Amino acid sequence: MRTETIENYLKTIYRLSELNKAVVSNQQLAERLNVKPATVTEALKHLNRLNYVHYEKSYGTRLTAAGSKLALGIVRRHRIWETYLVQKLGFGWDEVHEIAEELEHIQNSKLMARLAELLGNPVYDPHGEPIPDEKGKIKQSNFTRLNEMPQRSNCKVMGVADDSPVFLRYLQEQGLIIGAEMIVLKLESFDASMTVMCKKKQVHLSAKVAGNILVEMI
Amino acid sequence: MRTETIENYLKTIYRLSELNKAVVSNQQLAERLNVKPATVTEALKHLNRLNYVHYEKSYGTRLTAAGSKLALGIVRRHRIWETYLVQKLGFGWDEVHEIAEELEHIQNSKLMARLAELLGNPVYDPHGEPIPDEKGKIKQSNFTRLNEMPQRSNCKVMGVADDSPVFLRYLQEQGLIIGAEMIVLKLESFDASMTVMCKKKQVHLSAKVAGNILVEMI
DNA sequence: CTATTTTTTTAGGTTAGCCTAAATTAATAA
DNA sequence: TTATTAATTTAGGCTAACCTAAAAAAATAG
Ligand SMILES: [Mn+2]
Ligand SMILES: [Mn+2]
Ligand SMILES: [Mn+2]
Ligand SMILES: [Mn+2]
Repeated sequence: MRTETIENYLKTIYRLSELNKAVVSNQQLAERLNVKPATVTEALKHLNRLNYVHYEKSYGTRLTAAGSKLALGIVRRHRIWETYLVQKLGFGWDEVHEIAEELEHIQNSKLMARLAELLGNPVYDPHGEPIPDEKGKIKQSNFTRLNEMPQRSNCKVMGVADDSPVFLRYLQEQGLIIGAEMIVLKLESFDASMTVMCKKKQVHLSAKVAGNILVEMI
Repeated sequence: MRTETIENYLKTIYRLSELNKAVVSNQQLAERLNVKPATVTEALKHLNRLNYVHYEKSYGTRLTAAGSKLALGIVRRHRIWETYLVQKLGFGWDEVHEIAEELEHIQNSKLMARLAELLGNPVYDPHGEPIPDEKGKIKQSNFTRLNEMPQRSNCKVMGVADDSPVFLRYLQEQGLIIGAEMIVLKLESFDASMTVMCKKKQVHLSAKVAGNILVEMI
């Protein structure tokens, strides 16, 4: 009644509706879940019968209260595991997502409580994403994308908007890990790239890279 | 091609054939896996097609080399997780089997290597069961069942032959945890029960209990 | 060595998840 | 507003895992 497939749908619907705070389309789901649109239609009817989503034919889907609760639980487990793997088992921030994708489905509240406790009940995961608390409450952060920061501003890396391993490894090579502080030296109006100074090293960042780094003014 | 169901079959076939060093019957499998015999027959045909088992109709089943290798991997993961949960996350030895039943299916060699390393590459799990190494090799132990120990013998608890939570909790209450040392005070020939002295406390054990405690002479 | 009991297999059915191809519906451009 | 394109749904099919009931085979008892 609550399979891994269902959990992956719920989590994905949650993540997509967070993103654009709207109803989720079948196409988006099909893409993220690596299945065909026809499969999504079928699955949504099923989730609707289980009262996990409101599915309106040819319009879109959103989570019910019950579905939302489940989704937040999955997201919590995913992010706690990622944090645990990085902080306690020495994994790199580019390696943990895939493993957490499986670990998130393990249902054991004592286990999650132990892990969270050991980590000091963290509020952010290794990519700067907020970790819902046991009740599903999320700390709302308002980080800025680095490409929107003005020249000469001081800021600190708080997270990333893209957590693909390639991007994460690239950032790490540049020293742009979570907590790194920097100053924006120069903005290139031509291609919207920028040069920042981080740990006494100048780094040149493309618009795409800067747009996927979340920072906070310091 | 290697689902959780298949993994549970392989592990169960392995465990049962270890037990009586013979071919495994459908009935035994059905009982352990909580499915009907007809389901087992079907599954075994499938495992046979995958070359994980040699299945001889109406006779019995044993693992192939490939199946054995997979089974040992699952058993290794199961026991490493159990050890980890007890040693690093403070779980009781009666609580970990159920969780490990799910964790054992997570495939990530780096994760398992990290856990094993952190635990000092343990050879026994919290119930005294041997942990196969990365190559599937198992340390052969020759523990004795406590009920076979003579009067006045000194021994140390090395494991249990039954790892049901009720039994484990009962042992813990009596202080008969792994590593506990004791001396056999008295054997009751009438009901084969015995009295042992453990940590300066006399404990009376039924034949059933003593028969499920694995010890080593000291 | 037969009769009975137990075990295993076969036959036929169900559901979740996946697919492709065709039909329908919605969105966009002319 | 119609024509075209894009998204969604329907129809029809497949496999893995489960089931029950009946048939067949093997084991056991008399
Ligand atoms: Mn992740
Ligand atoms: Mn997942
Ligand atoms: Mn176990
Ligand atoms: Mn299992």
